[in-house]
Amino acid sequence: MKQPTLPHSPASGGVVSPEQTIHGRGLRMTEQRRQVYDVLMAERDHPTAVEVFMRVKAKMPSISLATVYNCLETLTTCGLVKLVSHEREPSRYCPNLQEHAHLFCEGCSTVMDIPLRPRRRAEEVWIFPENAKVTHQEASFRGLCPECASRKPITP
Amino acid sequence: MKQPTLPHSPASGGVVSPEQTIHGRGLRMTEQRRQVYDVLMAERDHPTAVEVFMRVKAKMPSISLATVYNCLETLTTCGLVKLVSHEREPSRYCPNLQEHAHLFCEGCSTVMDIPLRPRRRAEEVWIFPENAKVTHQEASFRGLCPECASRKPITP
DNA sequence: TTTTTATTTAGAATCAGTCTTGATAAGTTT
DNA sequence: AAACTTATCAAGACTGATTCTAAATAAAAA
Repeated sequence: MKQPTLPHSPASGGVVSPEQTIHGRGLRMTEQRRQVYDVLMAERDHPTAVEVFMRVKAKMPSISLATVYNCLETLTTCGLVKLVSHEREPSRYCPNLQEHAHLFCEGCSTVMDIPLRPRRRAEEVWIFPENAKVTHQEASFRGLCPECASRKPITP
Repeated sequence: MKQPTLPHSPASGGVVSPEQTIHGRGLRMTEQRRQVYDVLMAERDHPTAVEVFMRVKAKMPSISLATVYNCLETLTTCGLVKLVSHEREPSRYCPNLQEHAHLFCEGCSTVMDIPLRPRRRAEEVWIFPENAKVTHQEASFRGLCPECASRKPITP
């Protein structure tokens, strides 16, 4: 019944601020990291590093792309955001810390979260060899989001 | 109960040769494509394009890396091999056409196939939005393969 | 055989991401 | 607060996987 305690989950005994999480690693919540974090929390979508860069640059014109990459890396290793990769496309970043999968829509190129059913585990679907130790998992689906699926019927 | 008919599955009514599959698309089974295909079927592991290149080059020294990329692309779109991607690592290619996931071992960097439990469906575990149309799914796990997991206990 | 179409090759180009280096800035210690 | 230590940033160079381009070759079709 053990569940990894998420930085912001109620189960962790109250709200843990991103500052606390970052400080816990001996790092600082700098202005740049704060902006990158805020931008992700504000939209709750799945932007690429360049998209994050553009959004942050609007508020902080001096920031560099390299810094955005650094901030995203820091936030990811602190567990404050999730890295989402799909085939050869640029990585995306996701503020949803719940366990979930992603649907990559071939129609509009958006990424949507696919939540896990309550008390189901992704591992139920596969047969793992005895002793294998799984530390991370990622499930992704390609197809059409509801809007594109209903729009799609290619009217000839 | 509909299952996509795999090129080599018994369900497709007998063995379908890779030649037939390729011809079906108006393409040719060239010497290069044959070598790339054979190399994948021979080892049944998960080589990168460069690894395939090296293996093929041993038998056909004139082949170029670009051609290997082209052949792998052709074989992949014909459904004769599967493309496997994991985070930012180079793509790998997999000759196993059964539906399955992959475990990327952090100990020895190998990739192992994780078979699906019989008659398990993704929908049992995740909540898909109404109308979303899923055409592909891919799951990947990171962790330790059985050998590395039992060897690992870091003896200090 | 001529024409068309597919394929290969080598190398240039692309693109996401990483690394390097020299400034800045924040904390710490004295 | 001055001196020191460490973290962070920015700009640009660099890397590495992959894709593109253009010319050469080969196979199929006419």
